[in-house]
Amino acid sequence: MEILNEKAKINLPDMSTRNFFFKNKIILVYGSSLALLLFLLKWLELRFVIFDHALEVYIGAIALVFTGLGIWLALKLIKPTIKTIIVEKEIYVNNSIPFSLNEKEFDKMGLSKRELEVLNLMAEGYSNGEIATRLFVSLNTIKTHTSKLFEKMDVKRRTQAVEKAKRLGLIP
Amino acid sequence: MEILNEKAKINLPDMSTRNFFFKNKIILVYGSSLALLLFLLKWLELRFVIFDHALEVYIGAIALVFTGLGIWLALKLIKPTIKTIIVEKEIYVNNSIPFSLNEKEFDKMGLSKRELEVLNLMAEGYSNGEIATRLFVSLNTIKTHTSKLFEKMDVKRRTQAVEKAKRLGLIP
DNA sequence: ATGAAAATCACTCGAAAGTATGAGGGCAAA
DNA sequence: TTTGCCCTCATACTTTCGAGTGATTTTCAT
Repeated sequence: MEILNEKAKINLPDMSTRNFFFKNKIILVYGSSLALLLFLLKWLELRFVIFDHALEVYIGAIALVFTGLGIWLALKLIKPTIKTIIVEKEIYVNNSIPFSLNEKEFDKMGLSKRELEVLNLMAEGYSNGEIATRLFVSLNTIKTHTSKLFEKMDVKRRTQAVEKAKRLGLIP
Repeated sequence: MEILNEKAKINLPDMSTRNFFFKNKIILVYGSSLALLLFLLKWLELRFVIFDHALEVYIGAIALVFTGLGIWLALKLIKPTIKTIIVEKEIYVNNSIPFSLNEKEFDKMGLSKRELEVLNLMAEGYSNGEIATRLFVSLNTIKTHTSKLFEKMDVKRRTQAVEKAKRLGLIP
Protein backbone atom coordinates (compact mmCIF):
# COMPACT_ATOMS: atom_id res chain seq x y z
CA MET A 1 0.00 0.00 0.00
CA GLU A 2 2.66 2.47 1.04
CA ILE A 3 4.61 1.65 -2.05
CA LEU A 4 1.74 2.51 -4.30
CA ASN A 5 1.26 5.83 -2.58
CA GLU A 6 4.90 6.61 -2.89
CA LYS A 7 4.86 5.66 -6.51
CA ALA A 8 1.92 7.96 -7.03
CA LYS A 9 3.78 10.77 -5.35
CA ILE A 10 6.87 10.33 -7.41
CA ASN A 11 5.92 9.02 -10.77
CA LEU A 12 2.72 10.74 -11.68
CA PRO A 13 3.99 14.32 -11.34
CA ASP A 14 7.14 13.21 -13.11
CA MET A 15 5.14 11.87 -15.98
CA SER A 16 2.83 14.86 -16.28
CA THR A 17 5.78 17.20 -16.05
CA ARG A 18 7.42 15.40 -18.88
CA ASN A 19 4.28 15.47 -20.96
CA PHE A 20 3.79 19.13 -20.31
CA PHE A 21 7.37 19.81 -21.17
CA PHE A 22 7.14 17.94 -24.41
CA LYS A 23 3.86 19.48 -25.33
CA ASN A 24 5.38 22.89 -24.90
CA LYS A 25 8.41 21.75 -26.72
CA ILE A 26 6.32 20.64 -29.61
CA ILE A 27 4.41 23.86 -29.72
CA LEU A 28 7.55 25.92 -29.46
CA VAL A 29 9.34 23.89 -32.04
CA TYR A 30 6.40 23.91 -34.31
CA GLY A 31 5.74 27.57 -33.87
CA SER A 32 9.28 28.49 -34.63
CA SER A 33 9.41 25.97 -37.43
CA LEU A 34 6.36 27.38 -39.03
CA ALA A 35 7.63 30.89 -38.61
CA LEU A 36 10.85 29.80 -40.19
CA LEU A 37 8.94 28.11 -42.95
CA LEU A 38 6.96 31.22 -43.63
CA PHE A 39 10.05 33.31 -43.69
CA LEU A 40 11.60 30.78 -45.95
CA LEU A 41 8.66 30.83 -48.23
CA LYS A 42 8.65 34.60 -48.14
CA TRP A 43 12.23 34.60 -49.05
CA LEU A 44 11.60 32.14 -51.83
CA GLU A 45 8.67 34.23 -53.00
CA LEU A 46 10.89 37.21 -53.36
CA ARG A 47 13.24 35.03 -55.22
CA PHE A 48 10.80 33.51 -57.61
CA VAL A 49 7.71 35.66 -57.27
CA ILE A 50 5.48 32.68 -57.70
CA PHE A 51 3.64 31.88 -54.54
CA ASP A 52 0.38 33.16 -53.32
CA HIS A 53 0.46 34.20 -49.68
CA ALA A 54 -2.96 32.86 -48.84
CA LEU A 55 -2.11 29.45 -50.11
CA GLU A 56 1.02 29.20 -48.01
CA VAL A 57 -0.82 30.20 -44.88
CA TYR A 58 -3.53 27.76 -45.76
CA ILE A 59 -1.09 24.95 -46.27
CA GLY A 60 0.73 25.86 -43.10
CA ALA A 61 -2.51 25.77 -41.17
CA ILE A 62 -3.36 22.41 -42.68
CA ALA A 63 0.04 21.08 -41.77
CA LEU A 64 -0.24 22.40 -38.23
CA VAL A 65 -3.71 21.02 -37.72
CA PHE A 66 -2.84 17.62 -39.06
CA THR A 67 0.35 17.43 -37.13
CA GLY A 68 -1.65 18.23 -34.03
CA LEU A 69 -4.14 15.58 -35.04
CA GLY A 70 -1.34 13.07 -35.45
CA ILE A 71 0.11 13.87 -32.09
CA TRP A 72 -3.28 13.75 -30.48
CA LEU A 73 -4.03 10.41 -32.09
CA ALA A 74 -0.74 8.96 -31.02
CA LEU A 75 -1.20 10.20 -27.47
CA LYS A 76 -4.65 8.72 -27.34
CA LEU A 77 -3.61 5.42 -28.78
CA ILE A 78 -0.26 4.86 -27.12
CA LYS A 79 -0.74 5.41 -23.48
CA PRO A 80 2.26 5.03 -21.27
CA THR A 81 1.38 2.48 -18.71
CA ILE A 82 3.50 1.81 -15.70
CA LYS A 83 2.04 -1.14 -14.04
CA THR A 84 2.94 -2.11 -10.55
CA ILE A 85 1.55 -5.29 -9.12
CA ILE A 86 2.18 -5.76 -5.46
CA VAL A 87 1.34 -9.15 -4.14
CA GLU A 88 1.21 -9.08 -0.42
CA LYS A 89 1.85 -12.50 0.95
CA GLU A 90 0.85 -12.55 4.54
CA ILE A 91 2.24 -15.22 6.73
CA TYR A 92 0.36 -15.59 9.91
CA VAL A 93 2.11 -17.24 12.80
CA ASN A 94 -0.64 -15.85 14.83
CA ASN A 95 -1.82 -17.51 18.02
CA SER A 96 -4.41 -14.98 19.05
CA ILE A 97 -7.82 -15.75 20.41
CA PRO A 98 -9.59 -17.22 17.37
CA PHE A 99 -7.74 -20.49 16.96
CA SER A 100 -7.51 -22.14 13.58
CA LEU A 101 -5.65 -25.35 13.01
CA ASN A 102 -2.51 -25.10 10.98
CA GLU A 103 -3.51 -27.48 8.19
CA LYS A 104 -0.09 -27.49 6.63
CA GLU A 105 1.72 -28.59 9.76
CA PHE A 106 -1.06 -30.97 10.65
CA ASP A 107 -0.77 -32.73 7.30
CA LYS A 108 2.97 -32.77 7.57
CA MET A 109 2.67 -34.47 10.94
CA GLY A 110 0.25 -37.07 9.64
CA LEU A 111 -1.81 -37.26 12.81
CA SER A 112 -5.19 -38.95 12.76
CA LYS A 113 -8.36 -37.32 14.06
CA ARG A 114 -8.34 -39.46 17.15
CA GLU A 115 -4.72 -38.71 17.85
CA LEU A 116 -5.40 -35.00 17.59
CA GLU A 117 -8.29 -35.45 19.98
CA VAL A 118 -6.03 -37.17 22.47
CA LEU A 119 -3.40 -34.49 21.95
CA ASN A 120 -5.90 -31.79 22.79
CA LEU A 121 -6.98 -33.46 26.00
CA MET A 122 -3.37 -34.09 26.87
CA ALA A 123 -2.67 -30.39 26.45
CA GLU A 124 -5.47 -29.61 28.84
CA GLY A 125 -3.66 -31.56 31.50
CA TYR A 126 -5.64 -34.76 31.56
CA SER A 127 -3.98 -38.04 32.44
CA ASN A 128 -4.19 -41.03 30.13
CA GLY A 129 -6.79 -42.57 32.41
CA GLU A 130 -8.92 -39.43 32.34
CA ILE A 131 -8.66 -39.23 28.60
CA ALA A 132 -9.69 -42.88 28.33
CA THR A 133 -12.76 -42.21 30.48
CA ARG A 134 -13.62 -39.11 28.51
CA LEU A 135 -13.41 -40.86 25.17
CA PHE A 136 -15.08 -44.05 26.44
CA VAL A 137 -12.16 -46.27 25.51
CA SER A 138 -9.67 -48.28 27.50
CA LEU A 139 -6.49 -46.94 29.02
CA ASN A 140 -4.49 -49.22 26.73
CA THR A 141 -6.06 -47.62 23.70
CA ILE A 142 -5.03 -44.21 24.87
CA LYS A 143 -1.55 -45.50 25.54
CA THR A 144 -1.39 -46.78 21.98
CA HIS A 145 -2.60 -43.43 20.69
CA THR A 146 -0.08 -41.51 22.71
CA SER A 147 2.74 -43.79 21.63
CA LYS A 148 1.95 -43.37 17.93
CA LEU A 149 1.42 -39.68 18.56
CA PHE A 150 4.87 -39.26 20.06
CA GLU A 151 6.40 -41.26 17.27
CA LYS A 152 4.74 -39.16 14.58
CA MET A 153 5.58 -35.93 16.30
CA ASP A 154 9.09 -37.07 17.02
CA VAL A 155 8.91 -36.34 20.72
CA LYS A 156 9.55 -38.37 23.83
CA ARG A 157 7.12 -36.99 26.36
CA ARG A 158 3.62 -35.61 26.50
CA THR A 159 4.88 -32.26 27.66
CA GLN A 160 7.10 -32.07 24.60
CA ALA A 161 4.21 -33.05 22.39
CA VAL A 162 2.05 -30.33 23.87
CA GLU A 163 4.78 -27.73 23.53
CA LYS A 164 5.46 -28.63 19.91
CA ALA A 165 1.79 -28.82 19.04
CA LYS A 166 1.17 -25.37 20.47
CA ARG A 167 4.17 -23.96 18.70
CA LEU A 168 3.04 -25.34 15.36
CA GLY A 169 -0.55 -24.27 15.81
CA LEU A 170 -1.96 -27.78 16.02
CA ILE A 171 -3.78 -26.98 19.22
CA PRO A 172 -4.95 -23.68 20.79
CA MET B 1 12.57 0.67 -1.08
CA GLU B 2 14.66 -1.45 -3.40
CA ILE B 3 12.11 -0.92 -6.06
CA LEU B 4 12.38 2.81 -5.88
CA ASN B 5 16.13 2.65 -6.00
CA GLU B 6 16.00 0.45 -9.01
CA LYS B 7 13.69 2.85 -10.72
CA ALA B 8 16.07 5.65 -9.97
CA LYS B 9 18.95 3.69 -11.37
CA ILE B 10 17.16 2.79 -14.55
CA ASN B 11 14.84 5.61 -15.37
CA LEU B 12 16.62 8.78 -14.43
CA PRO B 13 19.75 8.37 -16.55
CA ASP B 14 17.57 6.91 -19.27
CA MET B 15 15.36 9.95 -19.10
CA SER B 16 18.11 12.54 -19.41
CA THR B 17 19.77 10.63 -22.19
CA ARG B 18 16.51 10.41 -24.03
CA ASN B 19 15.80 14.08 -23.53
CA PHE B 20 19.13 15.05 -24.94
CA PHE B 21 18.67 12.67 -27.80
CA PHE B 22 15.26 14.01 -28.61
CA LYS B 23 16.32 17.59 -28.46
CA ASN B 24 18.83 16.91 -31.16
CA LYS B 25 16.47 14.59 -32.93
CA ILE B 26 13.78 17.20 -33.10
CA ILE B 27 16.09 19.72 -34.66
CA LEU B 28 17.46 17.22 -37.13
CA VAL B 29 14.13 15.76 -38.05
CA TYR B 30 12.54 19.12 -38.40
CA GLY B 31 15.33 20.45 -40.45
CA SER B 32 15.21 17.58 -42.89
CA SER B 33 11.42 17.54 -42.84
CA LEU B 34 11.26 21.16 -43.79
CA ALA B 35 13.82 20.68 -46.48
CA LEU B 36 11.85 17.77 -47.81
CA LEU B 37 8.71 19.81 -47.61
CA LEU B 38 10.24 22.59 -49.62
CA PHE B 39 11.37 20.19 -52.24
CA LEU B 40 7.93 18.68 -52.24
CA LEU B 41 6.33 22.03 -52.60
CA LYS B 42 8.65 22.95 -55.35
CA TRP B 43 7.92 19.72 -57.11
CA LEU B 44 4.23 20.00 -56.61
CA GLU B 45 4.38 23.55 -57.82
CA LEU B 46 5.50 22.32 -61.15
CA ARG B 47 2.65 19.84 -61.13
CA PHE B 48 0.26 22.52 -60.04
CA VAL B 49 0.93 24.48 -63.14
CA ILE B 50 -0.03 21.53 -65.20
CA PHE B 51 -2.93 20.00 -63.28
CA ASP B 52 -5.45 22.51 -62.14
CA HIS B 53 -7.50 20.25 -59.97
CA ALA B 54 -4.53 18.79 -58.18
CA LEU B 55 -4.96 21.19 -55.24
CA GLU B 56 -7.07 18.72 -53.31
CA VAL B 57 -4.50 16.04 -53.84
CA TYR B 58 -1.80 18.43 -52.79
CA ILE B 59 -3.56 19.40 -49.61
CA GLY B 60 -4.40 15.78 -48.92
CA ALA B 61 -0.77 14.86 -49.30
CA ILE B 62 0.25 17.63 -46.96
CA ALA B 63 -2.33 16.53 -44.40
CA LEU B 64 -1.25 12.95 -44.66
CA VAL B 65 2.41 13.72 -44.35
CA PHE B 66 1.95 15.98 -41.36
CA THR B 67 -0.41 13.59 -39.63
CA GLY B 68 2.19 10.91 -40.05
CA LEU B 69 4.83 13.30 -38.79
CA GLY B 70 2.73 14.13 -35.77
CA ILE B 71 2.15 10.50 -34.99
CA TRP B 72 5.78 9.69 -35.47
CA LEU B 73 6.81 12.56 -33.26
CA ALA B 74 4.43 11.60 -30.53
CA LEU B 75 5.54 8.01 -30.67
CA LYS B 76 9.15 8.99 -30.40
CA LEU B 77 8.66 11.56 -27.72
CA ILE B 78 6.28 9.75 -25.46
CA LYS B 79 7.80 6.38 -25.23
CA PRO B 80 5.48 3.97 -23.54
CA THR B 81 7.45 2.58 -20.66
CA ILE B 82 5.36 -0.40 -19.80
CA LYS B 83 6.96 -1.64 -16.73
CA THR B 84 5.41 -4.42 -14.75
CA ILE B 85 6.83 -4.80 -11.30
CA ILE B 86 5.66 -7.74 -9.33
CA VAL B 87 6.64 -7.41 -5.75
CA GLU B 88 6.02 -10.21 -3.34
CA LYS B 89 5.94 -8.73 0.06
CA GLU B 90 6.01 -11.17 2.92
CA ILE B 91 4.32 -9.94 6.00
CA TYR B 92 4.90 -11.88 9.14
CA VAL B 93 2.22 -11.26 11.65
CA ASN B 94 4.01 -11.01 14.90
CA ASN B 95 2.89 -13.49 17.48
CA SER B 96 5.80 -13.06 19.79
CA ILE B 97 4.21 -10.39 21.85
CA PRO B 98 6.96 -9.71 24.38
CA PHE B 99 6.06 -11.88 27.29
CA SER B 100 5.60 -10.25 30.62
CA LEU B 101 4.98 -12.20 33.76
CA ASN B 102 1.63 -11.74 35.36
CA GLU B 103 2.88 -10.42 38.69
CA LYS B 104 -0.49 -10.55 40.32
CA GLU B 105 -1.09 -14.22 39.62
CA PHE B 106 2.50 -15.03 40.37
CA ASP B 107 2.25 -13.47 43.82
CA LYS B 108 -1.07 -15.15 44.42
CA MET B 109 0.52 -18.48 43.60
CA GLY B 110 3.45 -17.90 45.93
CA LEU B 111 6.01 -19.61 43.72
CA SER B 112 9.70 -19.16 44.37
CA LYS B 113 12.17 -18.11 41.66
CA ARG B 114 13.57 -21.60 41.44
CA GLU B 115 10.14 -23.12 41.17
CA LEU B 116 9.26 -20.78 38.34
CA GLU B 117 12.50 -21.74 36.67
CA VAL B 118 11.60 -25.40 36.95
CA LEU B 119 8.10 -24.63 35.72
CA ASN B 120 9.47 -22.98 32.63
CA LEU B 121 11.70 -25.90 31.75
CA MET B 122 8.82 -28.23 32.44
CA ALA B 123 6.71 -26.27 29.96
CA GLU B 124 9.42 -26.70 27.36
CA GLY B 125 9.02 -30.43 27.61
CA TYR B 126 12.02 -31.37 29.71
CA SER B 127 11.89 -34.34 32.05
CA ASN B 128 12.82 -33.98 35.69
CA GLY B 129 16.15 -35.61 34.95
CA GLU B 130 16.91 -33.18 32.15
CA ILE B 131 15.90 -30.24 34.30
CA ALA B 132 18.19 -31.50 37.05
CA THR B 133 21.10 -31.70 34.62
CA ARG B 134 20.32 -28.28 33.25
CA LEU B 135 20.19 -26.64 36.64
CA PHE B 136 23.16 -28.62 38.00
CA VAL B 137 21.21 -30.13 40.85
CA SER B 138 20.10 -33.65 41.68
CA LEU B 139 16.96 -35.30 40.39
CA ASN B 140 15.61 -35.44 43.91
CA THR B 141 15.86 -31.69 44.20
CA ILE B 142 13.83 -31.23 41.07
CA LYS B 143 11.30 -33.69 42.38
CA THR B 144 10.99 -31.69 45.54
CA HIS B 145 10.56 -28.52 43.52
CA THR B 146 7.92 -30.00 41.31
CA SER B 147 6.06 -31.42 44.28
CA LYS B 148 5.92 -28.07 46.03
CA LEU B 149 5.10 -26.46 42.75
CA PHE B 150 2.10 -28.69 42.18
CA GLU B 151 0.95 -28.15 45.72
CA LYS B 152 1.15 -24.38 45.39
CA MET B 153 -0.51 -24.39 42.03
CA ASP B 154 -3.12 -26.85 43.18
CA VAL B 155 -2.57 -29.27 40.31
CA LYS B 156 -1.83 -32.96 40.12
CA ARG B 157 0.31 -33.28 37.02
CA ARG B 158 2.99 -31.36 35.20
CA THR B 159 0.80 -31.02 32.14
CA GLN B 160 -1.84 -29.39 34.28
CA ALA B 161 0.72 -27.11 35.83
CA VAL B 162 1.93 -26.03 32.42
CA GLU B 163 -1.59 -25.47 31.15
CA LYS B 164 -2.54 -23.42 34.18
CA ALA B 165 0.69 -21.46 34.13
CA LYS B 166 0.20 -20.56 30.49
CA ARG B 167 -3.38 -19.62 31.07
CA LEU B 168 -2.47 -17.35 33.95
CA GLY B 169 0.46 -15.76 32.17
CA LEU B 170 3.11 -17.18 34.43
CA ILE B 171 5.08 -18.53 31.48
CA PRO B 172 5.19 -17.57 27.77
C1' DA C 1 21.86 -12.17 64.47
C1' DT C 2 18.03 -14.72 64.12
C1' DG C 3 14.12 -16.86 62.18
C1' DA C 4 11.50 -17.85 58.05
C1' DA C 5 11.59 -19.15 53.59
C1' DA C 6 14.07 -21.16 50.01
C1' DA C 7 17.14 -24.43 48.05
C1' DT C 8 19.40 -28.52 48.32
C1' DC C 9 19.43 -33.72 48.71
C1' DA C 10 17.90 -38.57 50.03
C1' DC C 11 14.85 -42.60 50.35
C1' DT C 12 10.62 -45.23 49.61
C1' DC C 13 6.55 -46.46 47.30
C1' DG C 14 2.72 -46.36 44.39
C1' DA C 15 0.81 -44.29 40.28
C1' DA C 16 1.22 -42.82 35.81
C1' DA C 17 3.53 -42.73 31.62
C1' DG C 18 5.78 -44.81 27.97
C1' DT C 19 7.71 -49.11 25.08
C1' DA C 20 7.11 -53.25 22.61
C1' DT C 21 4.40 -56.49 20.50
C1' DG C 22 0.41 -58.66 18.82
C1' DA C 23 -4.19 -58.85 17.21
C1' DG C 24 -8.94 -58.13 15.33
C1' DG C 25 -12.40 -55.26 12.83
C1' DG C 26 -13.59 -51.32 9.76
C1' DC C 27 -13.03 -48.64 5.81
C1' DA C 28 -11.38 -46.70 1.64
C1' DA C 29 -8.17 -46.55 -2.12
C1' DA C 30 -5.59 -49.10 -5.56
C1' DT D 1 -9.86 -58.16 -3.76
C1' DT D 2 -5.85 -56.80 -1.61
C1' DT D 3 -3.41 -53.34 0.77
C1' DG D 4 -2.80 -49.94 4.00
C1' DC D 5 -4.26 -47.07 7.64
C1' DC D 6 -7.13 -46.25 11.64
C1' DC D 7 -9.21 -47.51 15.90
C1' DT D 8 -9.58 -50.60 19.23
C1' DC D 9 -7.78 -53.59 23.08
C1' DA D 10 -4.51 -56.54 25.59
C1' DT D 11 -0.24 -58.09 28.11
C1' DA D 12 4.22 -57.40 29.89
C1' DC D 13 7.84 -54.58 31.03
C1' DT D 14 10.66 -50.21 31.94
C1' DT D 15 10.91 -45.55 33.05
C1' DT D 16 9.33 -41.44 34.88
C1' DC D 17 6.51 -39.00 37.88
C1' DG D 18 4.59 -37.62 42.10
C1' DA D 19 3.60 -38.14 47.25
C1' DG D 20 5.35 -38.37 51.66
C1' DT D 21 8.81 -37.69 54.93
C1' DG D 22 12.90 -35.90 56.74
C1' DA D 23 17.21 -33.37 56.80
C1' DT D 24 21.01 -29.78 55.88
C1' DT D 25 22.51 -25.51 54.02
C1' DT D 26 21.83 -20.92 52.08
C1' DT D 27 19.61 -16.56 51.68
C1' DC D 28 17.40 -12.66 53.19
C1' DA D 29 14.74 -9.42 55.73
C1' DT D 30 13.57 -7.66 60.37
